[in-house]
Amino acid sequence: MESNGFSSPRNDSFPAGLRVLVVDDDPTWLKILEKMLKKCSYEVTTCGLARDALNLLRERKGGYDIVISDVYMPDMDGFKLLEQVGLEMDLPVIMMSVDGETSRVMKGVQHGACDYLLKPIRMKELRNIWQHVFRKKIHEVRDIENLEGVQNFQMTRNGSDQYEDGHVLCGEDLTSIKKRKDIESKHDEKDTGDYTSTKKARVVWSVDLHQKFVKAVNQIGFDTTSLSCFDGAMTSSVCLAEVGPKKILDMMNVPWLTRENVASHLQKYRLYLSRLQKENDSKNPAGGIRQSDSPLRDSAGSFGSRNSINLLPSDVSNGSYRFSGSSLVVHNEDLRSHDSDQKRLVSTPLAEPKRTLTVDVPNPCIPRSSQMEFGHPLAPPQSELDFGAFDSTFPTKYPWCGIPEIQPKKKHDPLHLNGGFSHPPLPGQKQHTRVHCPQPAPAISCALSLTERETGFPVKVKPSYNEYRSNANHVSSKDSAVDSIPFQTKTNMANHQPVEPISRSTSSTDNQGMNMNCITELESSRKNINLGMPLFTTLEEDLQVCWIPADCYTNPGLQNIEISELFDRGLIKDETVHLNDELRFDYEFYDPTEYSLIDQSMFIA
DNA sequence: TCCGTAATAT
DNA sequence: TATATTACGG
Repeated sequence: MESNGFSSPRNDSFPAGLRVLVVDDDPTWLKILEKMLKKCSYEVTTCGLARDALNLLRERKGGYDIVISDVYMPDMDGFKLLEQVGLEMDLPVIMMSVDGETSRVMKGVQHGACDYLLKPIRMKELRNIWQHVFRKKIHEVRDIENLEGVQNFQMTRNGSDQYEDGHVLCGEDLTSIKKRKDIESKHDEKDTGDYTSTKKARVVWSVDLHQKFVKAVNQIGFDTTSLSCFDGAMTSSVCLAEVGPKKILDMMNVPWLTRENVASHLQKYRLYLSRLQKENDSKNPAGGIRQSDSPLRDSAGSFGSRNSINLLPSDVSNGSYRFSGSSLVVHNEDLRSHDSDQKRLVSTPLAEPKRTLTVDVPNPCIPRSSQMEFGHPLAPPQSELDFGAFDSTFPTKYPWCGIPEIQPKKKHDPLHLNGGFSHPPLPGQKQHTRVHCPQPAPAISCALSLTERETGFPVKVKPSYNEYRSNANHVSSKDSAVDSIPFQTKTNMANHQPVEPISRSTSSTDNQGMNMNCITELESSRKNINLGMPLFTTLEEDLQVCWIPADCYTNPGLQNIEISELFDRGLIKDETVHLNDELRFDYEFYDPTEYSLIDQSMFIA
């Protein structure tokens, strides 16, 4: 059974041949154990000193399947050995002792012992130790599928699995692992209904990926047509007509992406475009199209900058808008929880276009003043969000709520909420910019739409900044602290259920439901509110594939937590800003004059 | 047979 | 809902 990872030639008779390292300072026990273990057909190595054992293990990495160690040894505490083994080779370790005191046993378990045997040890206990090995292997495989335990796996399995392109396991590596798992766990697939291994990883179209996509589309469009794309929808459709999934795929040069993936996204994209165009036609029959002057270079990677978000009824019912951040998240569908709410995988939240906006309209469900919220899907702990800068007062300096060129080079003012928020990064300095604390900005129109000149995607005008301001201010300015909270954490109002604490946050349940109503209110009041996120064009390094462990699906995380609440509770602190180095943006990327926006509505549709 | 897309499934 | 998969016509 190669798939179990045993290198013994007698794999087929597993667990015979299990390679056991026994560590005990008492030679008598060593002898006894050796005999007993051999009777079990295990391959036994004995060692009287913990240090020797450790050396042996180090020298012969992969040479043992399991370690049985006494707790009390003169040269080294058994727990210490246990710890070392856990750190260095991740082998299952069984502790043994005459001392059955609960605290001792507990200590062993806490240190990672997979079992704690009381001396005298009986045959049947030894006979079953292979289970620990087997279990561990299974977990390792699962970890791999979660893209979590990849490294452990490599350590224990001769390191043949490689990452590709800096990404974690994709393409063939994944499938080969899956195959392996198929082979070794086919039986329990039937038992548990867990047929996950055959499912394909799902591509989440992150901003970056989408930008690549758009870039490819544009490129192809330019290549195949000499038309300028500056004139809106018409041209864009021309461009699109020229491109197909295959071409886009080639152009994107994302190795693990399939034509189907692209085709699927293209479908969505086209739908989006046509929707945009429709809206454009109906609302601006005279051709009230406004173009951004943002430089071409930035728009290459992003497309529309339609800033206004229309909360559609369906959106409202959902209450949460998912958005993929700049990292691509591929998740294994199989690993999803059965809970439908948790199916939404989440990606990494660099910026999240999908957000809910709650404004303080006369609505009993709103305890406080206006609150801006970004709906956020669950996000894996390792990819804590970046906050989309956001300000309920809609300062014009934010690219997504205004025409970028209006505020050239203007930096954001720091937010000093709770004294813990980010400070304005210095230009050129790498800093996280997840929080913005804009000052009230001059009222300007947020009527921006698409900025993709070269893409020629439909441009849409949605002036709403003033509208929003006039509406929101009168109801919400009373609580400036909340009012000006500019960013979000993972909030997801979709699920009206208690939130499990995750990482740095705690749950909150007391404001359940209010957001939806607010949104509904908002919608019903027909306020077009422009929200936006600064998006950055081609940050290739941000495009990552990461696997969301199954746990993440089942952990609602920060969803349902309102930002204001987090503030109130002091839950958001400085550290929030440093959660994920990999995902941070350099401040300079926010320069509205240099980077265009991405169309959030693409992700809402 | 391949490609792109509509329809459908998950 | 978003994406994957399938079906189907060119």
